[in-house]
Amino acid sequence: MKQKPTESELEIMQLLWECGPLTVRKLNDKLNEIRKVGYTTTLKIMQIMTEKGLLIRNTDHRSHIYSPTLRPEEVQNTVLDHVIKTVFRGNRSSLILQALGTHSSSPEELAEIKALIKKLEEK
Amino acid sequence: MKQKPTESELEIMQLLWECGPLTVRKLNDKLNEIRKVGYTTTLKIMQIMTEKGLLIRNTDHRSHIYSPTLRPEEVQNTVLDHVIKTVFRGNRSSLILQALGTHSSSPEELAEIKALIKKLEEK
DNA sequence: TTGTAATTACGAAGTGCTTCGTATAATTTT
DNA sequence: AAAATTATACGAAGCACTTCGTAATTACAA
Repeated sequence: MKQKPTESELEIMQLLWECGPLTVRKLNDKLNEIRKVGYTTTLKIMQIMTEKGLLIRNTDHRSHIYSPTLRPEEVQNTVLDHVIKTVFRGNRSSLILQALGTHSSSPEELAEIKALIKKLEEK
Repeated sequence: MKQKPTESELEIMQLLWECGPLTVRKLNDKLNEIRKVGYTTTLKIMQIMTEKGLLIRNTDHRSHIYSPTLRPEEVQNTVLDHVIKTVFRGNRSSLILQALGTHSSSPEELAEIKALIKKLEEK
């Protein structure tokens, strides 16, 4: 995964990750629960995503069934790396501190993070 | 700060944050240490940024002097919020864990983060 | 003052993404 | 089998951002 996906592409990936493989019709229905989009618009973007290798599709039947080729964490990492590089001048811990500090975190979140740090320190 | 800045806009803000207020000429010189850009390209973008309210300029003299209207943390937060919402489905701690876990962090970074967590827990 | 250099202003082309209309093909219904 | 429905494919327009050429303006120097 080199290139970070566009907003629309991300939106589609999210739905596929959540719902599993879908036809354009089904995906567009889901999408329209969130915002108004035309069917052929969704179709077009999914076709382009397929060209780019972001999706694969099963064309055995008339209605093609699309699946994402990437896992959420892969895309999340690509985006994170990009943000760290462009917005935080390459300083990853600066991003983490910002994310931690700005909003108030719940005790559960903090505990979770502490646990991970402990794990990392043990290596 | 509602709208997240474009890549070019961010690049210019970064330089202004780093160097302080600059003329288009000076900023474009700095920019060209990184990548090739034409003078009028930089000018145009800075003019648009001024229209958008991302920069202000002092026009007392012929060469206008541009300053950012936002502080780095403000823009960083805007971008972070956007990423959390679109890429991490609103789950902030998921972003933090991802940023922490994927790359190996130095002991100094971990210490820094632990210190912040302690601070947050005390409240 | 006239000419040269530097600056801003403006317009328009280029690019990538999004959006949609329409054509074509496959399937289902009557 | 004909008509209606549903799907894909394709082309083009619209939009935002980027890029640059050129004109107009200002400052400075000969």
